[in-house]
Amino acid sequence: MPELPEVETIARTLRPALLGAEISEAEIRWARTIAHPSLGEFQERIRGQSIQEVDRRGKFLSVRLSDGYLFIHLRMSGDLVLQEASSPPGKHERLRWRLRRAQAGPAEGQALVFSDPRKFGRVWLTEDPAQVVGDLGPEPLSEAFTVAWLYEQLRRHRRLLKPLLLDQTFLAGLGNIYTDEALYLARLHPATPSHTVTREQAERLHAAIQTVLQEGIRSNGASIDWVYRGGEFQNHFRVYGRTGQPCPTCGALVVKLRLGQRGTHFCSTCQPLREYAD
DNA sequence: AGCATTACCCGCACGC
DNA sequence: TGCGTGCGGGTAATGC
Repeated sequence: MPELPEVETIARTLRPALLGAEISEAEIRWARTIAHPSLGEFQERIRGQSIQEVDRRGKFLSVRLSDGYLFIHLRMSGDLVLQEASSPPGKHERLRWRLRRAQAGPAEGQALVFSDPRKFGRVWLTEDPAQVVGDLGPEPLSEAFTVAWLYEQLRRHRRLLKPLLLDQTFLAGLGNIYTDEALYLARLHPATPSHTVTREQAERLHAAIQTVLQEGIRSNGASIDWVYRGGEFQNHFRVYGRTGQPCPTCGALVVKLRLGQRGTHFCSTCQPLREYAD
């Protein structure tokens, strides 16, 4: 369920309990969860490492360890929660890290549990972050993401806006929900060819991307389908998942089409394919 | 050659 | 019961 705001929320929630804790053991229940290195090496190398930092890069949760980095990608249905180390494994539990502290602290007797019904989520352990996140585009909430950069990049590519914004090597962190929401706020049709975007449109898109991501973070992310994690941004969707319901701006019905294999929601009145000067 | 696009795939749960 | 759908992205094939 995680896009940038959801992963950000998870990182913020877990950070206090994880910082300073030591990973005493990794218990792997679904082997393919480990993307790198091999199973045995993963278990061997993570044992005894302490957690120095809990952060996010794009949709990856990044955990800096005393020796290396742990990257976790939740893909479609993954979730991370702290549980009692002695708790029985849930139906979809894939990986469990037992935690330990030198002195009694928030993580005492706890375990970090990765559950994932669809088994798409993956975990990496590496000394070189670039090996995992090296190809990601800029962070949309960082200073590197400027109107000038976005405008230039949109003009240089020749792709439809929606698939381009979903491309993590273009920009890191946007997923299907926030892309639809951002294009709506920017009043841009999802199938607009990127190189036809004007400077003014790029300005709107830049602002819209930052707005929807900040809204999502402020709402602690979105909880949709059968995965509920406390976020409530799903109650503020303007177009995503609102096919056939009125557009909040003009009242026309939200329509849905398929773009780049993804369901795409928008208002054909507010987001015309071409913008006519009048 | 080098992009970009498309199709397909991967487990599972859910709604209709 | 069966079928379509999906908060993601990797790969392979195809198109420009």
